[in-house]
Amino acid sequence: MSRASRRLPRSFYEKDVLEVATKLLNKVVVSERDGLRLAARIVEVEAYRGAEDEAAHSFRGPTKRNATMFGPPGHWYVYFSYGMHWCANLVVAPAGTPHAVLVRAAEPLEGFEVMRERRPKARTDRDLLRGPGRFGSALGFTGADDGLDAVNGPIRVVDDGVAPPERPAIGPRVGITKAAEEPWRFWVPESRFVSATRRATNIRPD
DNA sequence: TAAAAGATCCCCT
DNA sequence: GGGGATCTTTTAT
Repeated sequence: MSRASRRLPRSFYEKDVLEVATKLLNKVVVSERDGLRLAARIVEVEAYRGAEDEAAHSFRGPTKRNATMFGPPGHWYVYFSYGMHWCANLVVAPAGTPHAVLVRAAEPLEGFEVMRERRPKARTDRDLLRGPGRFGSALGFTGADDGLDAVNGPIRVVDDGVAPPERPAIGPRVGITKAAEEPWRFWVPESRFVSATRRATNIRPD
């Protein structure tokens, strides 16, 4: 990244999950470990709203899997999906309020070689991180990363000066059956790195 | 103890 | 557009 970047403070994650989700758009995930530096810009997310959201893993209370969601904000909640993929969320709201934002797609910025090695099926760089399982794979997330601190840990979220879209595209979440009508998926409308194949149901009025 | 569902991806038609 | 891969977690018996 050519511009100066700064870490997001933990307070960034303490607001309403829908607001945090839209503000995470265009933020950058930076992973520095094993002597590798990877970076990717978040272009698509989904909000999961804890006890009020039947589609959230945390809806029925804490379990071994979802424990991180009940912890403090600004940490990675990583879970194993469909027997083969690792998906990564950012925990939102104070400890005890199990809200989270799933990262669904990102634009690769740094570490192309490593990402291509980890994603041999990707025909083009557009497909490296386009989808939550692909994002987890390209960035090297595994179950060992569940609970990692996204503020001070090896995989951080930073602001490199690119503002979130003024009017993010909004639509229903993907791959769920409960609360499937809630328009809690947000993406950067002009980005070609989004996984979205469905059109937006509306555009945010502010 | 068993069965079903699951915040997905990939290949085939 | 549809189905298989693959296995953990959750829910039902």
